[in-house]
Amino acid sequence: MPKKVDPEARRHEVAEAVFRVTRRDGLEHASLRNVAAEAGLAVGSVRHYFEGQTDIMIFAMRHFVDRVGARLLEHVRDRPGPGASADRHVAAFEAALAELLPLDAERREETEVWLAFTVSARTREELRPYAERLYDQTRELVHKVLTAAERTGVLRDGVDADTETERLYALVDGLALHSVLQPGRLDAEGLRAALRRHLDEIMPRAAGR
Amino acid sequence: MPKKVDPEARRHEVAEAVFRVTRRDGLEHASLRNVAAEAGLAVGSVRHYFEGQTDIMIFAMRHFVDRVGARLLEHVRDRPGPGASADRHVAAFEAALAELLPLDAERREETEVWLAFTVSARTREELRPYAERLYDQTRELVHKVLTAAERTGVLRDGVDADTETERLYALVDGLALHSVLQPGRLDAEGLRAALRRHLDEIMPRAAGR
DNA sequence: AAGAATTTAGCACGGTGGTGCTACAAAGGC
DNA sequence: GCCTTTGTAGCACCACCGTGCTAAATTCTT
Repeated sequence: MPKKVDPEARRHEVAEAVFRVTRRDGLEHASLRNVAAEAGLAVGSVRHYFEGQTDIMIFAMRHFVDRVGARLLEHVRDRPGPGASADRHVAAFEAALAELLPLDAERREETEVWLAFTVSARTREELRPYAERLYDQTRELVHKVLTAAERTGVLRDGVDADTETERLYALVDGLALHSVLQPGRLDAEGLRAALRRHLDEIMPRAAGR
Repeated sequence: MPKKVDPEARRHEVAEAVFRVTRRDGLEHASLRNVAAEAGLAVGSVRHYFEGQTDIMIFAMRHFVDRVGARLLEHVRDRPGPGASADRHVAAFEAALAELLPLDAERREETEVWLAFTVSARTREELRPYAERLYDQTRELVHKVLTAAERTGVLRDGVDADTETERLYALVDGLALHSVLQPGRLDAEGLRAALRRHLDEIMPRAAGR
């Protein structure tokens, strides 16, 4: 039995091809034929690893959600020790949230894919479970940051972590949305400034203004 | 010459059909055939009023942008007189911004269409000019609200209208995005709460907490 | 070497899409 | 009454899509 290829690796390659086509031409062009061409494979080959086109989409989105989720977990782990200064803690929180913004090429591409898939999931029920998982896990990160801030004592008095979660989460996704849809009007600097402004508001720093 | 029908009115009807199909099945299903069926017309009839399918999309999006723009202008007009109390001014600002949120069925439908079209415009250059106009005119509204707040003196000290524009705009669009994509997790009350919380922060009220 | 499982490749069908083109009905001007 | 303009309708063509199916190449096991 020729096990030259790792089936799961092949599927990942196909998923990556789906992402490239989606970024370049939109999700509606991610047909079996276009994806196969993008991956440098024959249509029949691609079909060997998937049940059908819908299966490809589901796999691609699940792969995406897993990947993003894993990356977010990483950045939650490495935070400063309990003895660190308040400003240092705030900086770590800012870094964790910045992970959700398209500040570099990689995360910009990721954001483009995220947008295409989550929006498509509104009218494609087979994708909705994954869109919901992505929503929940991202919200969870934001919530974790805010509760950690609360626990660390850097959250301003009268500011409640639970209440703030949706506001901060919406802000971050709104910034990501604007940056991806209007790259000429909102660059990385603008993103950083808006996020920093928001954090300055709810987590006042000593050194800051 | 039988001028039974007003051609522009017919085009508007077709555009409305495009919106309904888009909301229900997604923009990718807004084909000539589907749209004609949705409008209760024959394909040939629809084609009589448009150059082609692309023309339909362009017209629909332009129509949408114009309509939203007109509605926003209305709500900018009716603000309290210069003698009104500060809290009354803030309430008017909040009402203007609430116009951008999917708080009722009509604006929810509008938001769904907005999302489908603006996202699609990222990879469809013929739609991009209208997406940019929509972005600009909405941003303009947010900016107007903030400068008016600054002029009225209700903006907190140290808060700059220009700097705040992108943050508030992103927050509003982020809320709209979340509410439309995850209707089960963010309802109208949540939207209102987040917006109010933000305004409380940058435009502190006397009566409020 | 032989056989079997895996992988790659492609044909052909039915369905849907946009569009060029034609045919016909309706209605006002001469 | 006739003709021209405007609206309605539909056929036919080609392109693209997903998919059932078949066939061939590849490579490990025995």
